[in-house]
Amino acid sequence: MVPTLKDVAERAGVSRSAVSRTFTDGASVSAKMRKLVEKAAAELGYSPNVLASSLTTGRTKLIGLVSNNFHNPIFLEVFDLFTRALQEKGLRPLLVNLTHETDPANSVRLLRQYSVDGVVVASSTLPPGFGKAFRDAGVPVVHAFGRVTSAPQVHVVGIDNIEAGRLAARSLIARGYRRVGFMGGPEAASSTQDRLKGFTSELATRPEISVSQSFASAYSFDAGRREMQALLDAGHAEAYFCGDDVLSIGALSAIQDRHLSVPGDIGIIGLNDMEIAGWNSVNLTTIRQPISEIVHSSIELMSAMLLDPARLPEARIFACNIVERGTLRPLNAAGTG
Amino acid sequence: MVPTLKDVAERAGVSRSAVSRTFTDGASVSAKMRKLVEKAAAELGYSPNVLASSLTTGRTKLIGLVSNNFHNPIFLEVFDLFTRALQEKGLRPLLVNLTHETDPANSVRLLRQYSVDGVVVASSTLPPGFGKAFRDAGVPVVHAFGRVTSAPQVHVVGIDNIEAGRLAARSLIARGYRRVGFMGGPEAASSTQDRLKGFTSELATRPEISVSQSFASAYSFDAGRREMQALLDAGHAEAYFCGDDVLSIGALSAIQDRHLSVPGDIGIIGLNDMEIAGWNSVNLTTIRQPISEIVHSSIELMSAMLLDPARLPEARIFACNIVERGTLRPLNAAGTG
DNA sequence: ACTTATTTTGCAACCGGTTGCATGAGTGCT
DNA sequence: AGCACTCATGCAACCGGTTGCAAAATAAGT
Repeated sequence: MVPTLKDVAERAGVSRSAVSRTFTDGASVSAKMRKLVEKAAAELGYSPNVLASSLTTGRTKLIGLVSNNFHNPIFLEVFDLFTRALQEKGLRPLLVNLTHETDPANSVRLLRQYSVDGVVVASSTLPPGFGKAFRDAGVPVVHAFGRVTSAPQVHVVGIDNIEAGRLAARSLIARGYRRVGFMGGPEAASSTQDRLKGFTSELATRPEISVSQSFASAYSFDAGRREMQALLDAGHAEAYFCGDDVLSIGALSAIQDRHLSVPGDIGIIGLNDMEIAGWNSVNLTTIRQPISEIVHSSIELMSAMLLDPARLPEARIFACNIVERGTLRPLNAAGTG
Repeated sequence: MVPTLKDVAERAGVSRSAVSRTFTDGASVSAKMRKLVEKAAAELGYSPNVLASSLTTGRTKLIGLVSNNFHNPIFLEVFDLFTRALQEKGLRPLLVNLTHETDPANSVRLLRQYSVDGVVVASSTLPPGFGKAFRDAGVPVVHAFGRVTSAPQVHVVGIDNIEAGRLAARSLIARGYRRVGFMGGPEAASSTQDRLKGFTSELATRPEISVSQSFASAYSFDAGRREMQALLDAGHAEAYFCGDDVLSIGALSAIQDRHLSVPGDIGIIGLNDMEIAGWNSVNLTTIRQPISEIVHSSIELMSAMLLDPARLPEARIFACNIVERGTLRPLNAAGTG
C-alpha cells in the first residue's frame, strides 16, 4: 500500500542503503545519486517511516506531553504553545491525560512502550513522584509549572511560587487591608503550599494584620465559588489572595451572588493572568505568570537534554508581575498601616 | 539499557517467539510457559515496544488528534474527553496543531511518517480539504464538529448547524424581536455558513423582521468584542445570534463598555454552552452542543473503522437544545409580532 | 501400548529502516 | 601512466518485535 524504502530503491535501480542515506542528513551521497533517488521517491510519494528508523537510531522524536490540568483554560494556551514549539523542532507530542491516574508506574510503562525521547510534564498539581518515576526510567524530563527548588531532582521551569505569595501579600499590605485571607487550590499541591508559605511569611512581619487560610478542592471555577460561599457564611476577610485565576473568578461569582461589591466589600487578587481575567466583565487584578516564556524555556531545555541526557537537573525561575485591574482597592486608599 | 524481548527470552531460557506470544493475546502458550516468561519479564521490568511490533502488525495504536482550535475554551474539554476516551481503548493521541498550517499535504506526510492508525479531526473551522487528504492517503478519518452532509466524504460527527441556526431564529422570533442580527465566526468556515443559512431561512417566513449579518475574524473573545463594537457604532439590532459562546461573551463585553443593558437594550444568544456561559457574571442564553456525546460517538466510529477500514462514510447528527439564561428577554415579553 | 489428533514450541524469515565495513570509482599529484 | 587518497556505493547484519511452518510434546481414542 504505502511505498517503502525498498520500493524506491528498486524503482531508482540503486541499493536500499543509498535511499536511506539520501533521507538522513549528514550521510555521504553524491549529487547525481540524490537526484535519482529523490525523483523515484517523489513519483512514488514516499516518505520515510520514523518509527521504523527509530529502531536503529533509538530516537522516535516523540515527546510525552503529560498533564492533569484539563479544566483550567490557561492550559489550552499551554497546549497550544507546547505543540507549536515542539512541531517547530520536528518533535511530536504524545498527549497523556493523567486526570484519573494515581500510579506513576502505569504512565512510565505507557511512555516506554512508545519509547518517547522525552517527557514534558505540564502541571502545577501533579505529585513529584511522576517526574521522578520518568527520570528513574531513564527518560529526559522537564517539569513545566512545577515546584522550583534549589536542588531539583528533575529539570523544572516555572515561577517562584513563594515569591508570588510574597508579591500578593505586599500588594494587600500596601493597600491597607487589615484582615486578609489565602484561598488556595488543592492543599496537597506544592504550588498551593508554596504560595501560602510566601504569603504568610511576608505577612509575619506585620502582626497587626490577621491572616486566615482555606483551600478549594480543585483549581476550578466551581471549587472557587463553593469555597467563597463557605467563607461568606463563616465571616469573611477584607481581601483574598486566590491561588489561581479560575478560583478568583469563582469567588467573584459567589460574592456577586450575595450582592456584595468588589473591591468595595471584598478585594480579590488572583494568579495567572488568564485571558478571561482581562475581560472587562471580570477585570481581575492578578499576578501574571509568564506562560509563553515558561513553555519555550521548557522546550529549549528538553532539546538540550536530547543532545546531552546526562545534563544536570536545573531550575529555571521566571519573575512574576502584578497586573493591576479592578478587584483591589486603589493604592492611594492605603491606610496608615 | 531498557530490557528487550531477547533479554527476557534468555533469562527465562526459552525462545524469543515464546516471549512474544505471552504478550500477544490470542496466541497459543501453555500455562507453565506463561508463568515462566512473566516471571522473567517482571524481574527485568520488561514491557513490549509497541513501535517495534507495529512494523509487523501494521498497527501503531497511534491516533492523530488534529485541530486548529486552541483559543476556544470549549476545546480544552474536547481534548480532555478525547484523550481519556482514546486511552480507555488503548489508543494514544498524537496531537497535531494545525493553527498555522494551510497545506493538507504536509499534515498527511507528517502523520504517515508516524503511521498513525487513524485521524480524528476536531475542528469546526478546518477546511474540508484536510479530511479528504487523510482519507485519500488511506487513513481512517473521523471529523468531529465538522460539517454534516447527506453524502459525507469522510465520517462526520456533529450537530446540524442549519438546525441550530433555525433554533436560534425561532427563539428570537418567539420573544418578539423585530430587528435581529447574525454575528458569525470566520465567514469561510462551514459552521458559520450553515448557522447563517438556518438562521436566515427560518426568518425568511417572517418578512416583518429585519435581518442583518456580520462576521468576526475568528472564534475568539477579542474578535467578538471588536465586531460588536463596530455594530454598536453602525447602529445595532435588537438581538443577535452569535455563532459561538466566546463571540457572545466578547460581544457582551463591548455592550457593557457602552453602558447598554442586556437583555434590556440588546439580546444575545450564543452557541456551545461552554462552562463559562453558566457563570453568573455571564449568564448567557445559548444553544447547547452535546460535546461529550459527539466525542464518544467519534471514538466509537473510529474504533469501528479500525476493524473495518472499508466502512462507508457516515454522518452522525446530534440534536441541540436551548439553555435559557439571562441574555434574552423573557418569553412573556413577546410582542404581538 | 500404539496410533492419531491437538496443542506447544522453536526456527527462520520478515517488517522498514540504519550503519560498519569493504570494495569500487574518482580525483589529484608526481 | 602510476600511485595514493578521498569519496560514494553496496553488502550484510542489526534494531525489537511477529508469524507461518514444521518438529516436538502432550492429549485423546481404541
